[in-house]
Amino acid sequence: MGRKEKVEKGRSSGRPRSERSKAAILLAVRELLLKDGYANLTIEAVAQRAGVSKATIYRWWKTKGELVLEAAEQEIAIGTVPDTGDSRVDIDAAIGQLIDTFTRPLASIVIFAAITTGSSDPNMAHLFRDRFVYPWRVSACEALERARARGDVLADDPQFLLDVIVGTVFQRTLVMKGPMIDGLKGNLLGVIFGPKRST
Amino acid sequence: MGRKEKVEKGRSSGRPRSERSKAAILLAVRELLLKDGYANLTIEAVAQRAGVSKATIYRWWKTKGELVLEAAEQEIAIGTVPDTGDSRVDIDAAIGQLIDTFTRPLASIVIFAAITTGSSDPNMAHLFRDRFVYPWRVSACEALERARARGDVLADDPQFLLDVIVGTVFQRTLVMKGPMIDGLKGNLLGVIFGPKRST
Amino acid sequence: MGRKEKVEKGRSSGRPRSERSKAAILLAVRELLLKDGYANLTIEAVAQRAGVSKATIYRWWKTKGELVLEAAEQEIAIGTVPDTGDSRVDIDAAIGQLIDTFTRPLASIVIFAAITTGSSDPNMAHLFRDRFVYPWRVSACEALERARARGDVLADDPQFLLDVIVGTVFQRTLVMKGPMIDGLKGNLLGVIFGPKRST
Amino acid sequence: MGRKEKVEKGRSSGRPRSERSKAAILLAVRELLLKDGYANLTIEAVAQRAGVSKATIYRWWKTKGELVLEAAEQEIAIGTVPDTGDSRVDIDAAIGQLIDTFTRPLASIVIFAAITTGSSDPNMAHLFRDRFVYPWRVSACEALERARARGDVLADDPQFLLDVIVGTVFQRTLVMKGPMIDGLKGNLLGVIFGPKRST
DNA sequence: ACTTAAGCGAGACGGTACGTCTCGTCTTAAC
DNA sequence: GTTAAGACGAGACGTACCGTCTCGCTTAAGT
Repeated sequence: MGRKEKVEKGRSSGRPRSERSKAAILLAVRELLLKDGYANLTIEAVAQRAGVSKATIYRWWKTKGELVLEAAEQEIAIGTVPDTGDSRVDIDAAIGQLIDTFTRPLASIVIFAAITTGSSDPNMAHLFRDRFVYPWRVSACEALERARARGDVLADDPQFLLDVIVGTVFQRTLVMKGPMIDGLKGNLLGVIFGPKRST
Repeated sequence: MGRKEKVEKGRSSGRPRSERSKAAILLAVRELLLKDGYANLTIEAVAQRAGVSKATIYRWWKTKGELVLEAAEQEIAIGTVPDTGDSRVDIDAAIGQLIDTFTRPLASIVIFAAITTGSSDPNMAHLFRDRFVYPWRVSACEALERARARGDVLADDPQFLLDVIVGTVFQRTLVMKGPMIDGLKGNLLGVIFGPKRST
Repeated sequence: MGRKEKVEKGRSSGRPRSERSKAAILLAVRELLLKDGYANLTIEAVAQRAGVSKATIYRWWKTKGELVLEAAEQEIAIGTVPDTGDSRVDIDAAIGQLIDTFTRPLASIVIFAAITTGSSDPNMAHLFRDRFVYPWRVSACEALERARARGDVLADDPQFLLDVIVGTVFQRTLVMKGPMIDGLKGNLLGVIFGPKRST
Repeated sequence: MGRKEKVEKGRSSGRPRSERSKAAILLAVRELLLKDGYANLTIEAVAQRAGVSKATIYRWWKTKGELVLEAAEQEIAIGTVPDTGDSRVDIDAAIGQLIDTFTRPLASIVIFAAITTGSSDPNMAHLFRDRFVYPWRVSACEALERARARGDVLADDPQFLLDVIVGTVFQRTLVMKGPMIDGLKGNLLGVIFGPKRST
């Protein structure tokens, strides 16, 4: 009696992937990242905390990098730079997005890891670049290009300006970890557009 | 006359440290760093390649970080920023030193490691900061302060400008690894001093 | 109805222990014991010869002593003393078991180790006593008690006679290693029962 | 003519061996043996406790065994069996010497080690046999031979009886460590000479 | 008194094995 | 046919002693 209706998905028969496990794994990753940082995160610990076997993790994620990126996906999301017609407003928004993202606790850990494991884990670096960096970078580059076309910026090379922005924010927020991020956006705008003039 | 001049060092007698071993170890570290990178460097491999026992390494260096920093000491050395009286010349030199150091193969590996293991190996980070970063940073800061006093720079905060310089160079040379470092110094100078004026 | 009968063991599912590894380890132990003796037996060598990781050995055996005792279990097995009704036959059998076991190549090595590591590895000594010594000793003691009750033996204390038997056999076979074991049993019987009388 | 005969040894002049060091080393060995046992005795610890360098130890003693035997020399000394004309008195003395020596704290440790390291440190075993075992054994053997000649003993083979005595005492005092050594001598005499008869 | 040569402490050295750890894969039975 | 459990081979970790080797100082016998 009461035969269960059975599989509704197109996937072949078999037991379907457990959404419970997936959620538990990604949650465990987030918790452990915040607790111990990326370098001290072990698959073993994730499995244990999620009540899951290591094999299950390895089946769905090839590397620690992939796993971490997926776990922090929403925290890292940065969006794209708007096109308001006002260069300063656009770039202001871009820098704001950057600072905002870089200072979220979880995101900062993951972004730092993604940037700095470039040599040892190229896979993670690529994934990070393709999914998070390039989209924003492209739109930021366009914004800078528009600004250049209007003659608003002091330097001609948008890629260079992008590196100035990203590099400076990275340095301030993730390397030096100074708390003085207050003036950062203003200072950066000043360096890019020249000193603010009253309109 | 017969005055015996005694040992001045605090260390007692004992067999003196083998310079051969020390040199072999540091050389092995350098070779392995260039071959496999910092993350894949193991003490075991260093010992084997240097023809040395692990205990000898652990006797003289407490952590992998210390060992690596000493092995790359000369490659990392960056000196201090000159004081020529011309702000642009001073900062030009500072940026040159930075780019020069960051693009040496061995130095780039070690510096990258020193910066990025900050969270997992605080010891190495501190050592790196104290021995290599701060001295240069202090003199660079003075140079920027002198420039500010002369009204040469567009921003008032030397610490901010320092982060712009270091962050941008770091981003370009170690993160993006683009080969387009040609205009980097000029662009940075432009961003700091404003567009170059013909005199 | 339809009661599912669950697993009765406390251990949960998981991958079962590899019998291949277990057999290879115990074999390697036996070979190395015969080749190098107990003192020169290293876990490292066992692992290598068995094609097994050290962790696998440590997972199942806490000490070298446990491992060796299990590897030689069958060689050491000595059984119990029979009860034929004839004291002399019983004790003859007991001494025969002892000599037989003490002169097997592998058993002699392991027994010697078990006895002599008593101070440095109490664990092994206890294990050895509980699993091999006491059962035999109890039955031998009963045999001697029966003999005493019949007035067949010259001394009243079975424990003392047991030590005479074991001590003498140990001394002859393992300490002096003399080949003159021929008369040993007869001599011991003579000492215990008095000179043989022709019936 | 006036040549001073002096040095009889082949060794040339030089600084003579330090008696202070020698005494300190042997004392340290004794203390550490009592504290940690033979197996846990390390040359390193002896050197440290004696305030002596390891090289000094290795210069005068080739193996741990030699060192330990010399350190315990006086404790181990057992003398020889007397010849009183009364077999029972002689053997009684012999057994008494044995039990007495085997139950001294330091001697028991060293003798146990000497007997049981036979396989792994043949050097120590030989030394022990030559210096301590054989002399006593020879005189005990003679005593048993005299007893046999007088028809006092139940077994003909003195070597066998020796193994009975030594084996039983070893078993009782060092292996079983039972405190019931009281009747040991009497029991042994009973087994060798037959039940005591009132004369 | 001076020379000389071995003894000495200190302790660094190349080795070997220890017992622990984490990795990523593999193997079952359960569902 | 995915899951949890967990055993597995691999191999680095940092530690402990081994027995040998430099050092530079000390110490007495022989000049």
